[in-house]
Amino acid sequence: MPKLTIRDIAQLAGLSKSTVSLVLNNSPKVDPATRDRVLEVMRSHNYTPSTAATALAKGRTPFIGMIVPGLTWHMVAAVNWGVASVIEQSPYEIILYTSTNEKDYSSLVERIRASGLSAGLLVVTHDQPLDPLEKLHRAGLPVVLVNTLGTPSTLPSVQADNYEGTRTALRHLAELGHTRIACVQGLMAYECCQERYRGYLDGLSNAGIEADPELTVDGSFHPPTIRERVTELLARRDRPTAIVAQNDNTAYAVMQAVIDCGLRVPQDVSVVGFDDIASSADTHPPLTTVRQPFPEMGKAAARLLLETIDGATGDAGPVRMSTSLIVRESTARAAKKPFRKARPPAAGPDAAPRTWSGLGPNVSRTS
Amino acid sequence: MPKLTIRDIAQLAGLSKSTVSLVLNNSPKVDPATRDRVLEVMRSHNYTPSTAATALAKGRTPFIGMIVPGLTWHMVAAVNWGVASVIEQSPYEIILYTSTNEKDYSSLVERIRASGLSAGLLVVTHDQPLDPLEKLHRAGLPVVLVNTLGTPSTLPSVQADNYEGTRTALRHLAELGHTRIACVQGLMAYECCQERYRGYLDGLSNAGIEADPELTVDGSFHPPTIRERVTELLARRDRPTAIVAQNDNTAYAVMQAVIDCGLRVPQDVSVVGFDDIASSADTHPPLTTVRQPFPEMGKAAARLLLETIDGATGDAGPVRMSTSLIVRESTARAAKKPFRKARPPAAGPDAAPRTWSGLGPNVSRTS
DNA sequence: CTGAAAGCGCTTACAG
DNA sequence: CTGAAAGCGCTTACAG
Repeated sequence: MPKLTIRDIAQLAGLSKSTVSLVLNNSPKVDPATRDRVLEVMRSHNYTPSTAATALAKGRTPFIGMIVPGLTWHMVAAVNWGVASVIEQSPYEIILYTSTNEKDYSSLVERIRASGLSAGLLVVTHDQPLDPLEKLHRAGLPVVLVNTLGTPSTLPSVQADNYEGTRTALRHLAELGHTRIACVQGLMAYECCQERYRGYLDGLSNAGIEADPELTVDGSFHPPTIRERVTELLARRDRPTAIVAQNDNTAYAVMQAVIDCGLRVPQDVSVVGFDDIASSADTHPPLTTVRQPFPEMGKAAARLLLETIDGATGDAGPVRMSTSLIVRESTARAAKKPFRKARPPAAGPDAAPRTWSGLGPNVSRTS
Repeated sequence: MPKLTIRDIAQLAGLSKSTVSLVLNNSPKVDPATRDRVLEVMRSHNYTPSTAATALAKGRTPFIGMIVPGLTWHMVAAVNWGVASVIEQSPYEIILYTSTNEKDYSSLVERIRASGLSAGLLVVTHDQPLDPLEKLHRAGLPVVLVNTLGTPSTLPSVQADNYEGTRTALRHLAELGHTRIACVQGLMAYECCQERYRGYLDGLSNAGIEADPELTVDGSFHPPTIRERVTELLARRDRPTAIVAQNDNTAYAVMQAVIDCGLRVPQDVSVVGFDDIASSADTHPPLTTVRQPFPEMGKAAARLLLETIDGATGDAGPVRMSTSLIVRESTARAAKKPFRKARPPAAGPDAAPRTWSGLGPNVSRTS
């Protein structure tokens, strides 16, 4: 059976195409009785108007483009979940663009522009340059960023409140009696890391703790480096009793290093992460961390984009989403002195029972 | 500046729309010189034909739909990477549908059908019922499954060779001298788990090892259960020297349990996973596992779909993709007796230095 | 090899 | 409140 057209419906209802179209666009000019009749005919014949024809006639498309990085991130999935839940309530569908590498990035953006397929663009940022997007936006295509790295940009964007998040984590540690609190920095080229670091510094000072420069180390989000730095920190006589990491994966490496030094989390050293990716609930011990509200960030970005497409203006700077501190078991009251002695991490695979974590979702259904 | 139309190009080139259209569809009937001129005009004016108009006139759409589960899976990202790399070479774009819960599933499929937007459908399966898709397929819409759970279906699908993958893992263990090899089953309702189990059994028998029913335990992909079962296994006098798990996340729980019993991986017990998700390269010790070629599965599925859309027929049953055994450090030669004694896992957070893993990608760039 | 004409399925003034 | 007509930007026989 060939797909029904508006002409078929008109015929079946004994009306003109015009009227059917008015019903389709629920114009108030149509007689209610007529409208109901048309609606009934459509329903009973399972009619759906052709998207292509509608798009052509109306001169606008029912798609929003979404660019996601071609990587394996909890974040992308979580953001997408939020985006999808908003867009599925709208008349739009999502066209998925995966940016597999930075080189192709501007040609991807160009392709999107040229196709004219998208009424707006949602971009989950990565490391890529933002100027192609800014040009596009200036040319009139609404663009909204889910800006997890906090890359400075004039584009409307949604991002977590990195500063406040970290400050809250510091308050938590201070309340637990910690005064020697170290920070393992991520990549300070990223704005989000700078913000988190400012949150660390101000969190210390709010608690009346003087920052000790020796307790700030650069981990560059690189586990081996982090393990080294943390081992050095723990070898100090005035070693820290708490360590904040700039993301969860980093916090895992910190915990690893603590254990490798023969110390315990959280009895000897408390550890705090940032992100709250799925696995952090299942580590041993479960990680205390600052949750980025990824699904909500996706929702907010999608809503913002839809509003912009519908003609809203206000470029009121980035939308800051509140984080929340998820207190689990990697933080505890600061240990009393004297300290349990740290021992240098064992070398070689045979040196000691290797440590291990039960990381992973509680039920992992695949495969 | 308003978007250029085919009429503008025709005018600029001093030709009719018809000819320009023929160039667009690279008809051989056009004079080469003419064609080049038209192409040049298009290029210099940055012309791209309207997708909507083309779709309407041609009566077919340039989209393929992709349904992904709304979950946080390494798998989805990896499959998508493969799909994207194939589709971006084709004239199609991907419309992303996220199935957030099973209840809405058939209405989602119905929405896709009704919209008529997709020329074909790629489905990353989850737990959902497959009949709505089968109906759709019978109604003429090409559908291809990336069937990670191995759910039986008449639909064309791509899936890993679960049987052979596990058999290979068993050969690896046998070669290392293991004869007491346990299997922690996942959810046996899934075909993929049954296949893997058959691979385990046949792998044993190929190595001349008689299967000991006591060494098969049900873990249901549930870490707490798994830790319990493994602890019981290790308490046996004739405990296994190797354990195969039916996926990586499960293997993590197995390793956790081994360590908690005071034993070492791999010196006392070798552990093998299945999947090779990203984190498995960074566990301590790195996990030996059977890799599912997710990106390749995505590519194969995308290619299969494109071929089907282009009129290929052959429903030759599921495409089986070869797995590969990734040997890392969680497997080693079987220990000589006498065994190191297992001790029951310590209870309570203070009982012993808690174990930990450095899980996570080596560089974790977010955030 | 190129052009004029009709058509894809819808929308939108414009009449009535 | 409803209908006839023109148009959205392309394609596709059909002439020539």
